[in-house]
Amino acid sequence: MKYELLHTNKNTMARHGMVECNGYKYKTPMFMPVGTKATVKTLSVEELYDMHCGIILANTYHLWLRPGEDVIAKAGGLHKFMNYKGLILTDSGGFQVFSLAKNKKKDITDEGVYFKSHIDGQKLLLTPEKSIMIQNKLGSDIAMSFDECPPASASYEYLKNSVERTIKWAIRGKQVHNNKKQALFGIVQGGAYPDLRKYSAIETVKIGFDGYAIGGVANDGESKDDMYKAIDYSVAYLPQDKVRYLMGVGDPIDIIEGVIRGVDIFDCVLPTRIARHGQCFTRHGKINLHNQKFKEDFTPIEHDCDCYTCRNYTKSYLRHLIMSDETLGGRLLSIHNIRFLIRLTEELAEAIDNDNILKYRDNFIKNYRTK
RNA sequence: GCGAUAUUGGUGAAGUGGUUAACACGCUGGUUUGUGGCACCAGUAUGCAAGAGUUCGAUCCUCUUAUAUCGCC
Repeated sequence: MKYELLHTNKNTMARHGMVECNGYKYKTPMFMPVGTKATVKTLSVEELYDMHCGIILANTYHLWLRPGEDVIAKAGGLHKFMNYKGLILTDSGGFQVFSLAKNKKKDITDEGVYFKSHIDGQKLLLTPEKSIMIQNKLGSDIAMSFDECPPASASYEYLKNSVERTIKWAIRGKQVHNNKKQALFGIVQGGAYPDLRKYSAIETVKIGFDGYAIGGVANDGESKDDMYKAIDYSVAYLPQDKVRYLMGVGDPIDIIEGVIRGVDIFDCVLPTRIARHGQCFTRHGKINLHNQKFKEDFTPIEHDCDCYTCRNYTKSYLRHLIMSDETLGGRLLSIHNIRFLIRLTEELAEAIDNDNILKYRDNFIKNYRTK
């Protein structure tokens, strides 16, 4: 994987670049919808192409359990299996350790993580080596190191140990990584603590990866301020010539703030999740199509949006689908929401080229109601 | 025409002679940030068919009326 810097912004860390991977080129900043189980929920790949989606995220933990990495390897790899021709990044399963830990007991050791399968309850062990070997077999374009993703409420002591462990796991994962066509990213942790982020970033860069992710962010009601700090403290120690990926973010304003701080790639479940719950992004803030005021609103979500949904359907009809619990509703809203975020990244690239990203941000926030 | 039984919010319905009428669905808002999710949170009947009576007090007891269902001439 190669990263080429096309333009940097004078007053900020923002950068517009080009990622080249397996003959595929994509301009950054970019937004990556989440397709956990080898599908972006409810959407076909044609719909993804139509919204200029060049990269998606799939999940190692879920595909390991079902259908199993060997099935996907036999199918000829994840791309052939799901018929997607863009880039695919696989998350390592590290986040699942965090989300599984919320309710059930987990057992995190230096070796790896023990937990019970959510499908049949059997006890499983996921290790850094195993995660990477599974990802090698899945054949994604980008594999992620297996990390520990602690909650925002974790103490300094806990985070410190967690950072150490994640670094050791990153080394072990890299040692077994043997898929030449697959890039491998390391992950910076450390919560909102400057010294931990610095240490985590420096040590992870020493190991040497094709790109670097900032993890452990936007969890558990972490404040915006802490999140932005975590990004700043991490990015400061990451190399200019490698891609930076902010994991799990998300919200339009967070994406803008992330880009200003030097982030290139984002992923988030928000556009698809809120879509299935009847909500969508607009330039004036998020709207809820459950709201009665849209009952007889025969205009598109946004008249100047170029997505398939806005070109063809009214809010009244979309509200009807949502109120009737029809799956087409969530699907059409997913199309709009993903396109909304991708278009946002396209505009950010343009704003960087024009050296006016701060003005772009201020203008966006002025129009975007968060309440 | 006579008799029996019923009548609780938008819907299906619990319930008791005594402070705020259960629950579910619906509806109205809100939440959601590397998806174990058609999830979670909140609000939603000053009133129990109408009127009168008994009682310190009635949705719950009595009477009348209305409506509905089922029987019988």
